Amino acid sequence: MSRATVSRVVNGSPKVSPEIVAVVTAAIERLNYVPNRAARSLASRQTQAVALIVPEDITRFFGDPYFAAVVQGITQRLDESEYILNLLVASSDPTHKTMRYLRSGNLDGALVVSHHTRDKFLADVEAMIPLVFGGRPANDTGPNTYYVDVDNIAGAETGTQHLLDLGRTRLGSITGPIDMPAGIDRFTGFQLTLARAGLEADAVEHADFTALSAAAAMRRLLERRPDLDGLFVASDLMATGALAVLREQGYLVPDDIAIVAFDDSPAAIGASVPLTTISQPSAEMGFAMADMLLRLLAGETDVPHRNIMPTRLIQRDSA
Amino acid sequence: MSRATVSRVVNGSPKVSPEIVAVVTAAIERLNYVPNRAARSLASRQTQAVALIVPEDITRFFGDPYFAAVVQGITQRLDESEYILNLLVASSDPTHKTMRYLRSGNLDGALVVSHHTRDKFLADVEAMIPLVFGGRPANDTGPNTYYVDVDNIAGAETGTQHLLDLGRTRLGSITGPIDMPAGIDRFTGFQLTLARAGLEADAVEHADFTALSAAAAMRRLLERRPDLDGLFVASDLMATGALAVLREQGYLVPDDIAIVAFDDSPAAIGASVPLTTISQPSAEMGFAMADMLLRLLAGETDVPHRNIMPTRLIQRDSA
DNA sequence: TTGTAAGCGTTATCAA
DNA sequence: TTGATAACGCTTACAA
Repeated sequence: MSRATVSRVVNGSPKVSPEIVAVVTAAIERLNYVPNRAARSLASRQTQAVALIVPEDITRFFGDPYFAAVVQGITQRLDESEYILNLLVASSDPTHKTMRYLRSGNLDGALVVSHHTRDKFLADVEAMIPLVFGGRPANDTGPNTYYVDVDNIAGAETGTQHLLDLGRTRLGSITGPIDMPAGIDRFTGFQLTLARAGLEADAVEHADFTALSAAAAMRRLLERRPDLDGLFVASDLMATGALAVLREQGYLVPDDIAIVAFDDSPAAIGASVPLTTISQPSAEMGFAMADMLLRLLAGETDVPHRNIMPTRLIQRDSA
Repeated sequence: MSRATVSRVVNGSPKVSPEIVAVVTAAIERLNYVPNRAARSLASRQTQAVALIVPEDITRFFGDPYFAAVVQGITQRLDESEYILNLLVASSDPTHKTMRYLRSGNLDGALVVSHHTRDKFLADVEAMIPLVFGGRPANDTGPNTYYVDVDNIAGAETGTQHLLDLGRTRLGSITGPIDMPAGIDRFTGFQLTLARAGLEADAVEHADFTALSAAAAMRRLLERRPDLDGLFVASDLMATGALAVLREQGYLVPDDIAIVAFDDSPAAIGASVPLTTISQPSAEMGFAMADMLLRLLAGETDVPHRNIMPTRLIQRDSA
């Protein structure tokens, strides 16, 4: 039997007689044969590997339960495929090594989460291999741009409106970083809603999606506006930071200050005051990202460029 | 110029004349040449890739800041090398795909974190490629077993003793899972210390290193022993879960119940009551793991099989 | 120090 | 449907 035939069996070619398939399969089983990936990649020009690019400090990445859910969704989809996942923790100034790896033809495609406007190296990557973003990319222009996201503006509007509906009138916000679309959009939703209500959106402090930065922001906010009665925070994790400061300063939540957060991650339930929050389907988003990439890799031509998933208000105790 | 010479330059062979090196380097730069990894692996029988095997639910893995620190240390060391990291999230029953990947010669070595006694597939992996464990492996027998750990027993003894020194006499413990060495050892340290003091170690509940499981354990404990005055919890994350229940039930920490935790992760500082905890150098441990593996891959023969790092008591507010 | 040439383990093309 | 045989892009003896 020629090795060409064996190769056909291994790759499930339809044009092999059933008997031969049986014999080869048995032999493979018996010999415990596993094809060498390097040889395979070399010959087929495919690697069966995709990367998860995280242009972020790893502590921050791991620290936010939102990412845990996204990665969970990604691995879940990938588990159904033959692709494996490479973790590339690349700061905004990716190491020489990372870029080399990206261009050494070692990846069929890549997923990007938590990217900032400053991450311009991603444009180069996009030119090399299919890329799918988690969250609208900072520069949503290219014809090769694919992403999964939620309507952050609408979500923030819903959250802010909920505060208004509760009768709160002195609203503030702790935003995400203004160099990330998710940070900007949620802030925009807050502003839009306040503008519609004829209110001033000036009780605002920026943070960077960490609990620590949010705590600092909360302190600054309280100093300027000790009479706040409502707060929209751009993520659950940040809300936990804000909550800690509020308790420390004797504010009661939701009595004194009502809080609406964003994500509906485990942090929302685990918070000292269970958080009313805008839910986004994080795991499903990860799943959808991987699915989109896989379709691209399969050569499908009708893959939609964006997949905007729904958000909804989850009411708990904080507002 | 022959391609052999180019290969030598690329691989930094010492036996190439400086002028040629210069010329080739310049050409590489100009042409933006990056060697093809697959071809390289095929010829050299090396992949320059190592895996991080996580035999754990991904949510749990991401949820614990301890792992964030370990991974941070790992990537930090790997960044100095030419190796890249593959993330293999393999439950205790690894998928066929995962095992295939492991045996397809695609990895030069692997790092393992958070493993349980039930993860017997790791023995097979260890027979194939160098393996370094984060935490003493469940079956520390093989001549190929390498790991980085802290002395969990001693750490737990220090923590428990601190509670005793505070004058607390009705001590309880929320342990880690008893199918993980870290869970077992910290529990042992607690028992040993109590035995030395002539105290009964029966106010104990097992949990699984998550905040949620610890909250449940705390409830069970309080039901049985409402008069507890000291608590040793096997991780910071679990302590936050316990803290929530204690507050909910009106206990004051540390007044009513003093708590000593373990890890000294960001969760310790961020807790509603900053935690007195046993610090372990998590990031350094990750760094040491990667370093150990790299030395093994470099063919060093005198690599010590175990690297036990120090713990120390960090006093904050909870005890 | 440099070049020649033989692999490395597959897939893919082309005949048969 | 099957089998030769040529790539795939690099490393590495071995020669020169």
